[in-house]
Amino acid sequence: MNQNENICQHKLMVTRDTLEVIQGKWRIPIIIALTFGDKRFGEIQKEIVDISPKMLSQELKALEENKIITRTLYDSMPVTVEYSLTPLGKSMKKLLDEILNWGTHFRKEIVGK
Amino acid sequence: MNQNENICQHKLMVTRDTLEVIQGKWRIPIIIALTFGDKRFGEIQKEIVDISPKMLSQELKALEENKIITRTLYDSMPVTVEYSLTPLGKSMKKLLDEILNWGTHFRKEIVGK
DNA sequence: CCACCTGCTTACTCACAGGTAACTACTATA
DNA sequence: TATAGTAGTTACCTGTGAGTAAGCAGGTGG
Repeated sequence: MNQNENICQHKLMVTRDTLEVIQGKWRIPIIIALTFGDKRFGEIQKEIVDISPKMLSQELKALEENKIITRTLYDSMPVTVEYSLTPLGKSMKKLLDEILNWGTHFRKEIVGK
Repeated sequence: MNQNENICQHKLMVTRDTLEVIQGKWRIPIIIALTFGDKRFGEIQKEIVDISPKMLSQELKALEENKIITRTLYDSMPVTVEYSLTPLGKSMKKLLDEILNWGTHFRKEIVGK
């Protein structure tokens, strides 16, 4: 019982860490888009239909600060910027898969009925 | 390429479904607390230290509406109310595990350094 | 010299998530 | 009569997540 409480407290702490990184409407979608390969600003914006340049820029910065993605500037013409997942970002694959799995299950159970 | 885009669009749609259910600071913590067994209002509040009764009440209602938990009232004295996970709620176990796994990994990589 | 492309930034606005504090309803027990 | 325990509710406030619209910087093509 006391054991269980400690385990629960620990889980809640670790959960807060994860949630701080993935909170919000846009971060998970952005990460998913990048699992399909490196992408430029405009490409991500095209893929995530409803996102505004402001939100995209803001969330990309946050993800970079959390070491989930990297930003690489190429001095081609016109200048292009490529975003890609870091190893830490790639380590979210299983988590993303489970979000998708559960979302699919949820659709069948609720949205589908 | 076109194939990839369609897959990406589909993933983004399913992701939005999941995110709508688990968004916010409190829902995942509440669900985790309930994976340790059915709990009363006061017990959840004690476990999730910082949550106010207002937020707890509000989020429990939302989770009930999404069929993730059930609310059972016992006319004991004083009246007690027990919350428990539905099968749909229990089906989130793998997702929760991955949140914990990744959170632990993240701590080691970032918070730990 | 003007429009157009990429990748943003800035200003303004609003809704809502979330926090605080006090209060309610019901019952039992002292 | 009053205190305590359960499970909330209500009113009020604030910060910030997010949307809209417009502009900027640096270079290219016509």
